[in-house]
Amino acid sequence: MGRSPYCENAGLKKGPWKPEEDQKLLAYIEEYGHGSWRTLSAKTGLQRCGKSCRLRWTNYLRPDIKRGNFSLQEEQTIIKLHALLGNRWSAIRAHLPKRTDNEIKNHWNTHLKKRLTKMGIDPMTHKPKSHALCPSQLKDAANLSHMAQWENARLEAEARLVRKSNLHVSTPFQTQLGSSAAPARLVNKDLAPPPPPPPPLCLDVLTAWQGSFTNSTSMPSFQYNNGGACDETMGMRVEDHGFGKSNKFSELKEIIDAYNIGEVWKAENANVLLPNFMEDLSDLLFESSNELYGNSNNVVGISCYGDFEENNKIDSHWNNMVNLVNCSK
DNA sequence: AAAGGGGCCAACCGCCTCCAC
DNA sequence: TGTGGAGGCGGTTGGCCCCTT
Repeated sequence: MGRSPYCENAGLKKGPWKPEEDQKLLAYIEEYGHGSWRTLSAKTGLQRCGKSCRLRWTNYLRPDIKRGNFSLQEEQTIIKLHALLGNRWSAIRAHLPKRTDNEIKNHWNTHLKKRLTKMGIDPMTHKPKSHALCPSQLKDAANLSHMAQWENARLEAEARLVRKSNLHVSTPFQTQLGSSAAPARLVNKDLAPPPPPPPPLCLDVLTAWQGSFTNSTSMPSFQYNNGGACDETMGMRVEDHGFGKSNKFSELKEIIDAYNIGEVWKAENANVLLPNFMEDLSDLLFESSNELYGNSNNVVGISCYGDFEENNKIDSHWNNMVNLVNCSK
């Protein structure tokens, strides 16, 4: 297939946006939302291609963007997630909802990568460059590998959920970026106003890492929680967003039992089993939410919880590393 | 004061996936 | 089932700004 050039009409403008162009784009999106970016660029009278308009909106004009310096916590999050996910900026962005992937990528390339290098840490592997790994580091590496598998499975499941949902609607100033890493096709301004944006699905690898690990082979265990109260046990809990009222609850228990998820985590073929598990789980959650609330994807979620005090000990490798990096600023 | 160099970041490029037809 | 359009994503670039000499 022949590639279409970025801006196929030679007459289209490139380069930095002028304030009046921003105003035109903003005014249009405030009134109509954004549907087809190509159509939008034509309707606004902007001599810009649709792709350029989309980029300007998502990276700069969106009102929910946090600009300026990255906080310590944000930097720690980026470093940890980069260790888990690599250069998957959109996935990392999902954990820093007010930042754009471009901004995170720039910050990594211009600041964090150099800081790690200075510290003698390979920014790609997140391991010390000149030292053999000690046993505890090997354990951490094993954890990271499993967590990465889990996060990949989670992202795929999220994407599947969004794809299956027909909730492809946005209002002005509402985009897909804040709620999920999954793609979303937008928009029809003539439809009724959509419900508030869904809370992010949170089978959250970062929170799990911070809050739920006790040793190198323990995967946070799933709990069937039918009522909502959170006990002191470490693990993950399928949140009751009405799930307990659904007759799908017994099916959920069956799925979790069938996969014996606590053991799957340790299995050699976890990379195969986990995505299958997530697929079955997301299918069930999707069906359940439809059953209870009609066609909507904002009512189911998976959350994690744990004994944070105890688990703070676990994180020592990463915390030490991050602290070192911060001290070297 | 001017020139050179490096850092930063907004924007672009090209590849990929998804989806409608 | 194949094709093409549209949007998403990650890598790269180019120009502005600041610092140093």
